[in-house]
Amino acid sequence: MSVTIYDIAEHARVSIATVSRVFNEHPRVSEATRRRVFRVADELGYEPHASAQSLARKNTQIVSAVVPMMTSFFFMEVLRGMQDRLDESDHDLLVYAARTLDRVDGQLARALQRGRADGMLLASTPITPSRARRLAASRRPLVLVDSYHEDFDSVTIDNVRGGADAVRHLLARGHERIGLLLPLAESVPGRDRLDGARQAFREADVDLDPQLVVRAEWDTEMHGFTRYAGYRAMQQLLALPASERPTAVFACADVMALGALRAAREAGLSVPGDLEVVGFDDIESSAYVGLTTFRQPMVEMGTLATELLLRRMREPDTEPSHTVFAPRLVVRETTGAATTALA
Amino acid sequence: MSVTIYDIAEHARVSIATVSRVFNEHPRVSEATRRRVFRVADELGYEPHASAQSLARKNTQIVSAVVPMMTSFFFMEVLRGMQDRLDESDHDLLVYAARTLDRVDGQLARALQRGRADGMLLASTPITPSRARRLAASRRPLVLVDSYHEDFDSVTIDNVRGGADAVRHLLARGHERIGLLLPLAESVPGRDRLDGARQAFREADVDLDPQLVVRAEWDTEMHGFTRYAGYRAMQQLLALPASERPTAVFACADVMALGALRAAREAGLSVPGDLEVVGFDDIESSAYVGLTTFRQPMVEMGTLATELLLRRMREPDTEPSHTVFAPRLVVRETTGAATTALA
DNA sequence: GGCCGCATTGAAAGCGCTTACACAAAGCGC
DNA sequence: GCGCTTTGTGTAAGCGCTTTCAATGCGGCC
Repeated sequence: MSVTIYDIAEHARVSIATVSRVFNEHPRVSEATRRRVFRVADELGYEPHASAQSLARKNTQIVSAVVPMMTSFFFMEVLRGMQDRLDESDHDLLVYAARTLDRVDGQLARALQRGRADGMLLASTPITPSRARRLAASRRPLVLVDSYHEDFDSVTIDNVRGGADAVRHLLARGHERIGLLLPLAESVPGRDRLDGARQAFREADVDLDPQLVVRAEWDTEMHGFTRYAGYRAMQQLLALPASERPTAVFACADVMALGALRAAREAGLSVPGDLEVVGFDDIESSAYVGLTTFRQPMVEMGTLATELLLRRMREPDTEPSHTVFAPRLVVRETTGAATTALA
Repeated sequence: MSVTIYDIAEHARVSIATVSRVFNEHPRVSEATRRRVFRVADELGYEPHASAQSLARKNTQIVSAVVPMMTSFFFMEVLRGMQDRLDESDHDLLVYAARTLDRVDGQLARALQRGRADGMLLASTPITPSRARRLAASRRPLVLVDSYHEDFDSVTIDNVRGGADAVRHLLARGHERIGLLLPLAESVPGRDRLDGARQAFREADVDLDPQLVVRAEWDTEMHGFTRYAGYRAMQQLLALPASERPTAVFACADVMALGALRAAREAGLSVPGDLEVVGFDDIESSAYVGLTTFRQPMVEMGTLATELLLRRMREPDTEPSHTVFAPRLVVRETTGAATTALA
């Protein structure tokens, strides 16, 4: 019922091969028939059939993205970057969003189905040995975003450095009792940021009071990356005797920092007067509430990852590349900056 | 190089037809061969080729979603709802995100390509006559989310009622000088909310001072649905002589309300002391800043729209259905509620 | 023993497109 | 005018799967 190249061929009195050539911009088609075919195609309202093209060409012009939606803002921005790049090169984007981390494997399996997508972007997913094996076995072009494995292209952010810089920033502002709000130990970025923080403490020869390190054991299916987790973790710190409380806090994610701010506010503390706070990510709300944080160039990460993927699709046998972005400190009110303008 | 049913057929000493039957759970296959085929398929690591299946079956098991990313939170939530429903029924989701409204038509065209998706979800996109024609001509199952057209299934929210309720809420709190922060006139939800607001004023026999109605002429490519637009619009209201200023404001979207709050804060006004504010949407930040607003059941809208789409894909010739959700008022601090708990 | 009906399987024709190969016609230099 | 390349087009063989139709073999029945 819908128009095929056969219909066009018939009306334009050429073979289907010629029709196909016209649409594929094959050089050896006479101007006259080109015109005729286009005109007929137009009249008939022809549109190529994507699946048929895929089957014949052995590629789909589709890229899939597997993304745990833990921090929706991060996800959105990365996605936006991907779309931007994909739009330019006529690829479509198949999204496999996993609500929680344990659903990632299911989505991964679907994304890996043969003949669905030509390449895959995998975001914020720890690459366990078993996943690595599965991914490698699929022999499908793949780029990791916000996670790392030596065998695959990756685009990440320097979390160790971010963690260290966060603590350095607070130390420089005169704090010694610095609280750390951490996600679950499973979180690789969380671990790295903690490592960085530890390193900064050592450098400065400041002791890190274990009491001040709180792991968010709430909302575990999100690895603790939620407001509520940050809120509860902060409450735990605020429950300490006044003299032992932190004077500043580094939260491993902005969502947690927002929860922490809330807890502080409810406890009657003024920020930055009584407590200074640093987050990580620079999500949308952060500028709004004046949270000092580390900016992750999310859109760029998405764009670059896509760029790398497209390249790898062209040249599958190059060595994996690893790009590491530096998180950029954005100082705002929660660590004493004057009110910043709303861009 | 990759495994096909031919390989399995050969190893299992059956015909490809039988292999296909086994995978499609055809009833008339002997238990013995079923087992054998599965075993061989397992050993060889067979996975069906999606494009080939699509071509032969004349369907793709793919649904596409065209979404302007204007309010990323809204988008995310709707998407989440869609994914949830799609996961259950083994469909994949192709996302065409448009950065700005004028890019929607391009994405629409791509989404409509024959053989790409079996159905389409179209969010937050005004259905102009020309779009309606194009969509109808494509004869593709389609459900609108957050926009309306009589010819297509739709899932929307009652914006007129929301606008009215917002104003009623403020009137009930004793305000008479109520400011209205509107997006561009092109925005259909914006128009509807304004209509509702007008209606509420009439009912209460209160005159609406035209000075207090501000259309956000900033960030026009987002129809004014941004913080900055709300911020500037609010500044405009605050520039009025003190006696003529509003004592309360209804912003047509939470993002605008947030900008407005910011402007108020910078002007030294306390909220809700000097100014009360009502938004619309209930985005993530709203609970955090204590913004009174109207909740849109975004996830449910996504889920329901998908449900309707799947139904329409099964039964294409039923009458279009139109579901209208009621926006639910959530009273928070910006209109005087006590501090609410962080859920 | 012959016939029927059923369960199981295979052969083959698509689905709509791309592309290798073949071939005719046209252009070129000599 | 000859062989040569170049240009334009058609034929047909896939791509990997589904599905119709027909064939086979089997037990059961009279």
